[in-house]
Amino acid sequence: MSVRVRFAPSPTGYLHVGGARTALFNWLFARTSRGVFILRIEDTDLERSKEEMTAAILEGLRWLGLDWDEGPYYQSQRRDLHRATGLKLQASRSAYPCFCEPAELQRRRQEAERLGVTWKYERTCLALLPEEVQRRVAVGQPHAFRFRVPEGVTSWSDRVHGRTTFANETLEDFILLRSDGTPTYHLSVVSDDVDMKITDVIRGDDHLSNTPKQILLYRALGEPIPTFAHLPLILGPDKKRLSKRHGAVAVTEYREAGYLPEALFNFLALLGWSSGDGREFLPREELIRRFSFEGVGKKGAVFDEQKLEWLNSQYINAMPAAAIREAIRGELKARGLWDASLEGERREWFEKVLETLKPRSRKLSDLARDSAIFLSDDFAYDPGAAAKHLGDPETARRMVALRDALERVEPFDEAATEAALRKAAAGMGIAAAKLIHPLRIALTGQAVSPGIFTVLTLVGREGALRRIDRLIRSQELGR
RNA sequence: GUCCCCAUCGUCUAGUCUGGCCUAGGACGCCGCCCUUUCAAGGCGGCAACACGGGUUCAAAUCCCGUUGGGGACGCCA
Repeated sequence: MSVRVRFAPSPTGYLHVGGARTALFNWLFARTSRGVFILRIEDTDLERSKEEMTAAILEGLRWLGLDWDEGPYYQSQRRDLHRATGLKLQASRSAYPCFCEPAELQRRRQEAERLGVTWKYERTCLALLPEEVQRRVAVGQPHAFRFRVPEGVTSWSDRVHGRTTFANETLEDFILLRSDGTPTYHLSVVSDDVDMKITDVIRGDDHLSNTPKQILLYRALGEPIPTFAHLPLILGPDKKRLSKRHGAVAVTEYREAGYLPEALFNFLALLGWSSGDGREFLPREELIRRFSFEGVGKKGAVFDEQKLEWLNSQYINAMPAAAIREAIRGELKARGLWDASLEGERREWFEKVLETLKPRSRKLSDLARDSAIFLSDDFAYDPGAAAKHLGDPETARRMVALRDALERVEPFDEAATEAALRKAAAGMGIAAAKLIHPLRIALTGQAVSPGIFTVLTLVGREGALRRIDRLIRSQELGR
């Protein structure tokens, strides 16, 4: 039987990393087993579901490359099916009407909580005589339908946790259909999973305690029970379930922060799963080849952004310059640094700029920021850098000498400019560093940069002279 | 409170099923060294963990029991 899995988010918020990881494992399992990955939007909570959230979730999935084979199906449009399933359960006497007032039930629940005792629905309405039930229905008394939990134990072999068992007596007769006739979560999920012929339910640990109820529903319906796999949750640094309190959780926030989808994908896969051989840099194809539930751990995993950042830097380093250019184009435009020539006559030059910036960038935003000094003369001198390397009163005079040397050097390449600078330093009887550091500030405004001779040649002779002149002027003015 | 799940470096983990090869391996981060004009990248090295207590066994990170700690779920939400 071919594998069919689903990702079933509620559109009550953006796609967060926890949901993304659940989707990712479903996707990986579908792809490794040549199965079908289905997307189902569980939008039956009209109060909280928002259409724009559905759009945001789809966008997040697409960005991560988690393409689905079927759907999106909308659970709210499948209510008739859910109700029909509920009817079946009534017919087989697995469900019974409950006339209890929600407010009254809530009161009793709260009372029990106050006393610190456990409370579960005491089956008041199950004890009702058939005639009494008929009478109440006839007079139109509102009623929900509850599932009649059978005696015994419910257990299954979880793909992650192994044999897991619940005593049915710890379960209460949960509601299947509300008094307004609408189906509840358990009924909808099981109806849909049955209808969609889902073979493997892969979801978060937080659904562990829902599983026995759902298994009971499959049994009552006489339907085959899928295999379950409950993934441990993603935790914040305080070891509690990752949430907004911990900072960025929406995948789109990571996109905005300069992360590559490939890196987040790889990172999320590694959170709770291990290939076993210690490799960490595992691109999508490699993940598909290696994924198996064998490698999934049982323990919740703390989301470590530093490791994500490291992985991101690995992906940036492996990325061709042209692809990086495309990826940061938007941000360059936003900074007013984009020019069509960057993919025209200056294309090769710009790719070289990006190549030099690559190894010292951890996020795309670093690239966009650091390429600024190559795209514009308009930058300020970092005060710390100036304090460190421009204090010497001889600086202006030395820069004049360096300027002259650079004006004449031929060709204007890394080797020749370096030789010229070293010769100029030797001529003045000073260490090359005395020229290099001020030159770096002249060219970049910073105390740190890529190799200075690389910067020099990328900025070009004309640009370099202009920037050195500017430094000399600022030095003389400061006197 | 009840039920369920979990427990190896700060973090992600390998090893646990099928006890011995574990003096517990790798990765991120951190520290140091090399390279070097700075910062990265890269290379080399260092610090750092089997929660605790019993048991089984010739032998326990590994099997069993308990304790402690952490998490999740307990809706006419999904």
